[in-house]
Amino acid sequence: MEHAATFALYEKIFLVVEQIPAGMVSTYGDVAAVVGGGGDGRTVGAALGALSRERAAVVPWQRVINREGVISTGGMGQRTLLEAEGVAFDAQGRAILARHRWPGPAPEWAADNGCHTLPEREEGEQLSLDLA
DNA sequence: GAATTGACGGGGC
DNA sequence: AGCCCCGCCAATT
Repeated sequence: MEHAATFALYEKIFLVVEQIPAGMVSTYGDVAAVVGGGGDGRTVGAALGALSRERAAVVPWQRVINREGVISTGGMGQRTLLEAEGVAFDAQGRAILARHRWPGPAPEWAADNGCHTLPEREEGEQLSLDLA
């Protein structure tokens, strides 16, 4: 069996992803930053890819995309799932991160679960500029 | 145990 | 904005 440490890391990643509310999205890098523990964006991708079908029904994996707002899985109906939750995409097929990006967990939750919060973003001001 | 691959990101140009 | 290169971590061969 795999090492317990790796198993715990994956479980922690799943726990964080479950905190992303419907209608919002996050990036692999952001999730990794919240989880901490040495993992990075690729680690998050590996964890989500390892989700069993049953687990995928519980963990909202579709809400995690790359830093450009682009769907990495393509063809798994991820975009359709997100649009059903209210996430808007531009003409280039990128989710509008300025409007739907998850700001990270509440400081209280993070401290209570051994996770980190995300640094302040100040680029969410252009949220009503895109019409494309 | 080395090499390869991939649901990634940052920085430079 | 785009494009390219490099570092990063985990799984697989």
